[in-house]
Amino acid sequence: MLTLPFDETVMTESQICRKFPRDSEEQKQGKRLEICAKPLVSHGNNIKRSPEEETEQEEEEEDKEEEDENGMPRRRGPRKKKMTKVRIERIKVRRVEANARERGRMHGLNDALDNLRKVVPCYSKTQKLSKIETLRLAKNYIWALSEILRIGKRPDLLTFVQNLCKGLSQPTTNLVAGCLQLNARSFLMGQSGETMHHTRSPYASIYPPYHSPELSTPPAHGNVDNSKTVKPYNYCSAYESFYESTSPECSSPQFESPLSPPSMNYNGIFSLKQEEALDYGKNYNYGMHYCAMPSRGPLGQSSMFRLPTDSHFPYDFHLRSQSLAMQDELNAVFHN
DNA sequence: TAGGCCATCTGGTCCT
DNA sequence: AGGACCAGATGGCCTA
Repeated sequence: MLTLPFDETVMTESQICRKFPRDSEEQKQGKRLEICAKPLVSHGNNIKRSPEEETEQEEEEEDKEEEDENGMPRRRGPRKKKMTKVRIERIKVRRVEANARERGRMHGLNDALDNLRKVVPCYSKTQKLSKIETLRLAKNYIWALSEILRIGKRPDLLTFVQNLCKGLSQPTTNLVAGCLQLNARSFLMGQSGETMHHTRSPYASIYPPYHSPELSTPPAHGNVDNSKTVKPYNYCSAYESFYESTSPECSSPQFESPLSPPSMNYNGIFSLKQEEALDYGKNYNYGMHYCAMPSRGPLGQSSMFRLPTDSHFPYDFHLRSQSLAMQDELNAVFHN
């Protein structure tokens, strides 16, 4: 709906196109500006010549007038420039160009956010974290890595997850927790056989790609059967299985750790799906190579994980003998 | 249908 | 003057 005043002949630039409904995307930009500009050039009472006759030179002459719109001598304050056709055209072009620049600027910002998504835990092309969650997770991730450097040893997984998930939404918390569980499990498998490979990225040494045989087969192209790709296991069960005691975190169904945000829930309400190999390993060998994926909805909360009966899952997986090497690795990352 | 997230447009402000 | 940056407004899309 057009709400601009039609009876005002003289308008400042700031009055142009102030608020009007947006009827579509940029293709209609021109149309909108045209609609907005029409009354300014064709409904004036003070316009003595047709707009077509006006030129840039005439516009400049008008600017030199010494009387305001009421015929009174102009005394002070900024001059109000009449909106001639030339000026309107110029404004239109400037606005269109500014919109294009702004779009490009926002695209650049989004590209940077995408790059950030790739280097924080739980990167997935198919299920992107929201902008705000990406920023929060990145902040937590930086802080958690800084803590590792400061303390000089690998944290236990629970603490690490708690630190990562501070302030995150419940779905994102579940997603991150799911990612870290898988990779911690892989970490343990790597430890049991041989020492860690220090030539690898420090991120990979902390969260190496998950190579569970159960998940090693990439999903077929096309339809993905979640019932086959979901590999549930329960965080608390794993804890109890390893420590042969009841996890303090799991004593109540809705345990909330003192270190965790109020919404923190470690009962494993998430599901997992193997990402396509192409999404990983290309550029980000230090990232999360397997991600929690929803079985329903974007950040699914509908399936409960259960630990396979033969699995063991220790929270505390740090190796003191590796702390110095790990510090070197992390330093290398931060200084590259 | 409400709410979250997002892209885009827009005008204001600051800086060069 | 013009570009960068910012925040508010708006409407579309998606999901619970």
